[in-house]
Amino acid sequence: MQSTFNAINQYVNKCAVFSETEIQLFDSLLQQKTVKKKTMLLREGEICNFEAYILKGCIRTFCMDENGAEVILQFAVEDWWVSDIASFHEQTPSKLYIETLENCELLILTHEAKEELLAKIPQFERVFRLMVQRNLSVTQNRLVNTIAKPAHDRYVEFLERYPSVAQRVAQHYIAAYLGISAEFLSKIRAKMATKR
Amino acid sequence: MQSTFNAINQYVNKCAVFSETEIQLFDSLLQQKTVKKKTMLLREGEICNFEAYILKGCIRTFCMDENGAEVILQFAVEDWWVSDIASFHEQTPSKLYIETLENCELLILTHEAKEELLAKIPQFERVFRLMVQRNLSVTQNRLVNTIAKPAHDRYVEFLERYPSVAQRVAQHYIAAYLGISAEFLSKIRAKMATKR
DNA sequence: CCAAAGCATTGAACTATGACAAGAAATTAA
DNA sequence: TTAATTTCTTGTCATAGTTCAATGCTTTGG
Repeated sequence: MQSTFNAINQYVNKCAVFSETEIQLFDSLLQQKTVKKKTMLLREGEICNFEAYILKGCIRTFCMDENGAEVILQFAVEDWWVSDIASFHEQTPSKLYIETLENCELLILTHEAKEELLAKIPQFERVFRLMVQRNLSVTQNRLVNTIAKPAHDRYVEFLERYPSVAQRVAQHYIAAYLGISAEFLSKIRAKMATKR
Repeated sequence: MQSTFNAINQYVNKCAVFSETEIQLFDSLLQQKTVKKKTMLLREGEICNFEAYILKGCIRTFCMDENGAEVILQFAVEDWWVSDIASFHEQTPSKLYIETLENCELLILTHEAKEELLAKIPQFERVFRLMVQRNLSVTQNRLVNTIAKPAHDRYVEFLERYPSVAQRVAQHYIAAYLGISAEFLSKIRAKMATKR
């Protein structure tokens, strides 16, 4: 019956240990939500009022520069969280867009719900700190790769690290994630295909 | 008398509210340390056992790719923290180097001290979460700039955002931070000088 | 099942940046 | 102060990646 929450409960239990009752409170603060493909959950300028845990589906977070070029910050799939943490916490206008790439099943934690949670069970701070820390590690690693490695290598690494994502999302999105043009990614792939 | 701790106490009090006693416990867990210029505080492969708050001086964090090229992740000056968070928390071998660029006065928080602190005063979780969050915002922003903006623009933005750092550290370090060669930075500067 | 829209591929011309080499300037140490 | 070392500059040539335009391929929705 509680199958909806199984995954997320396991997720938080990996970060810290919580009692049955604490987990129940946590679950009660989440709202389940079904969202259609290609829906914008957040646009630049809006204030982000959610952290979303993905039960099913795929989401991208991106931002747009002056010229309208999109840079993808994250692909999120099952068992990941998406949000604009800066906007969410400071309750300031976001610089990001968050868009579903597939039909999604989400568990939503609003700002108020999170505050209630942390007030009642301060140990949950740890769960969220770990989330942010992991995110930082990944982002730092990506920054270094972007600076130090050629596009070909970054693409190969992406394929190894996120094989499932690579098959679910369109190539031009992957290009926008790697920081190269869609055309150039296509050429990289062509070369890889002939070489072996 | 407690002037050494003034700055850092203000720092944490901006993140959350703490009582006099709590702050005293916090201070008692810090160790002051004086370090010479050009000292490696951490090398790749070592386990990072500290988070250091800078009272005085300047430090760089960097990593090295296969070819020996250095990518600078952070310049830290007064009122900043440095550490390899991943290595520190998981107690795993670091991928980073941390090196003083000037003679430094530091306040060191060891792993054990931090655990004691968090066990006794869980609200401190918040302080560290905020630190990590800020770091994430800055890193995301840098990633996007690196991908979407030409070197010239990144350099100008760096000068605006960190004017003091720009004057304290050698140019080839700034180049390694921006992700360009030292020679190319020099050419950018030459062009900027003639244009106005 | 077809039309329309979106997506991927390819080639040609262009551009930002890198690599190397050599010399000038600045800092450091003795 | 001088020598030694490190840092910065400038030029030439090489290259990874971009932009644009044309073409064919999928996917989607009616």
